[in-house]
Amino acid sequence: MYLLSKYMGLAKTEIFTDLQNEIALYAKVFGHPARVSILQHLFKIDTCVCGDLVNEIGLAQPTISQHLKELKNLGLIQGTVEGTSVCYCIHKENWTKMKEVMFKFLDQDLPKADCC
Amino acid sequence: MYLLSKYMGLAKTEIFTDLQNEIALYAKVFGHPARVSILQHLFKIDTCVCGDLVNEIGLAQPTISQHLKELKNLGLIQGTVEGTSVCYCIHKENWTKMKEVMFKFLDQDLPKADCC
DNA sequence: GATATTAATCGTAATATTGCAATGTACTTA
DNA sequence: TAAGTACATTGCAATATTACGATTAATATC
Repeated sequence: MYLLSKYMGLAKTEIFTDLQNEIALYAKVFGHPARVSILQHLFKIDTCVCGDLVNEIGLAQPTISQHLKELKNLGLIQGTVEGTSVCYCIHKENWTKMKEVMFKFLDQDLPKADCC
Repeated sequence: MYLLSKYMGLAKTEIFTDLQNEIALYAKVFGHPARVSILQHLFKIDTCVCGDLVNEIGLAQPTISQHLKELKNLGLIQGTVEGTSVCYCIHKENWTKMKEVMFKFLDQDLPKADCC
């Protein structure tokens, strides 16, 4: 009968805690290898990257632009216009905040006993 | 013209490194609050959970079952049949392996300089 | 064996994500 | 001002994900 069809394909975020949704949002943005690649590159070059991300990663310019937008929306990177190009780098403060949230989630104490 | 339409909506995993794809796979499974919630519950009760996950989280039984399957497919949890119910717990060894991979990614050294 | 309980699977509907061509916008330079 | 460069946005096609009703499978209990 599908009375609740308005929800299908859409996460029911309202039944979860803010923290659970926050963790999921961060994780989701890391859930694509292109975004992982972009972030690794930003860490590797240890400064802003201006323009060469499209060459670095083998995806079309609009695709890269879209991935950058998602990272920027979450606040994990920042971009500044530099002439005709845009320079991107890790948003250090927000990255650290994200790291604390994710570490706390990933680093919980494992159960002592072998239960099953 | 969309000659490469076979790729659309599908991540082009082949152009990324194994590590990038591995990080993305782990992150993706954490990218839904229901799975975050399931894992938090497994950590919290500090032993196996047998059966009450559907009551604990407000989603239908097939939905929970599906999320559990994804966690199991990645090896992060394990389940053993116990009568008519199934008991789940964190797969400690695999969780630790995952943690190492994710920590290495999240904990990279931030650039010293404020670049942009 | 019949019935109840629990969880997995199937089928399906709806939304989300991915990717890129085409286009738009902003700035630079000739 | 015209042309070029770099990036964002739009539009759209294809696949992926989420959710749940219905059903199935397996075990337990009567």
